[in-house]
Amino acid sequence: MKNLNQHKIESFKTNLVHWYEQHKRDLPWRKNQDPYQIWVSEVMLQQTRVDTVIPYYERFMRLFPEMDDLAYAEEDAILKVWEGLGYYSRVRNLQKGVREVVEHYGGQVPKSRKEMESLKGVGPYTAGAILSIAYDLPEPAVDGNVMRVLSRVFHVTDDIAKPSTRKIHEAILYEAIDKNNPSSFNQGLMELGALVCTPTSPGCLLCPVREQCEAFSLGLQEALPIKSKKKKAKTIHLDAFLLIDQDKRVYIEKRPSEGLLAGLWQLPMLPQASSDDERQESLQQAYEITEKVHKQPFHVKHVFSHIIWEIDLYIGDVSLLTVPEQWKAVSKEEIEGYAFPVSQQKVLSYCLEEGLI
DNA sequence: AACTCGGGGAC
DNA sequence: GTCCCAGAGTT
Repeated sequence: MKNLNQHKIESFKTNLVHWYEQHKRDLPWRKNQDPYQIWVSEVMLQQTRVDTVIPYYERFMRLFPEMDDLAYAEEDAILKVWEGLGYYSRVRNLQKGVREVVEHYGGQVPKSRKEMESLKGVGPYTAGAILSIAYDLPEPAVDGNVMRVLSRVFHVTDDIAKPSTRKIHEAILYEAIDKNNPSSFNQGLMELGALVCTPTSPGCLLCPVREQCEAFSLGLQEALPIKSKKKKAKTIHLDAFLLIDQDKRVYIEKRPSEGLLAGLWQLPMLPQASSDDERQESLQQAYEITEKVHKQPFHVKHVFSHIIWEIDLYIGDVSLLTVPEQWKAVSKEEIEGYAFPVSQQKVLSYCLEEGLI
């Protein structure tokens, strides 16, 4: 454990909390201390920027204003609200966690770290965030912002990409957290990381804790935190099929309940074929489709964190004897009722603009 | 500890 | 192009 200067810690927490109270942004989840509202915001904010979250948060709270409204909502409904936000298991886990609170905690979000972390989708960060922001409990909430700020202020040189490094920062915070105002202290750390102590070009001249910052005194603010690189994404080539039935309806397919984009809808897709014959063979093999499909002058490249999809588009009129499991024929107007990942929104937008549907 | 799981904005 | 974002679950 790093030996921390107690005088420096006192100045640090005082300066940080004062700065936060003066500079905090007016965000929709900062209107009260309702633990459910804090919970929803914290899950949405996982790996997601504030500006992206705001419209999703407001729509979500209109549809599910209380835990009882979310606990037993249809999966298609919660995925539709989350459509385009990414990491879709977050909303499924949020619902499971909320249902757990409704059924086993009498609707009261628990006040211990152990109980919080037992809830689906609530890990060390989110547990600390809810406990400190909703209940003013002195629990650390270590996210990427916090590790960047602490790495600089306390000259921590451990690789923040390593899972074990989070515990080092938590240990610092158990000493440094302002027990008189855990909420403002934790949110102040994150707000500082978002607005001043940024990854590149940190605004040290505007920083309220510049005097306490070891990195600044050493001129290392741009060199910290230490973070190892992650490996690059692999490319997967896919053929997507706009299949139209006798009633001018389009077949869409529900993805499996686990894995990438679980439970979302898409046009039927197969691994890219190397020839027209091979493609027709695959269509017959997978779906018993014998009609010819025709290539469209459209291609989309969609980048995930760890995968890149390159999608070609084919169109065909079909009359199916048996409709595959997980398929549904929908009219042009019905499409918007289903949750599609962004990659499919790109494909469908083209189909609609070109009048193919 | 390493991998999976989305999408977008800043540079 | 690269990085990273109010991370968690699985293996």
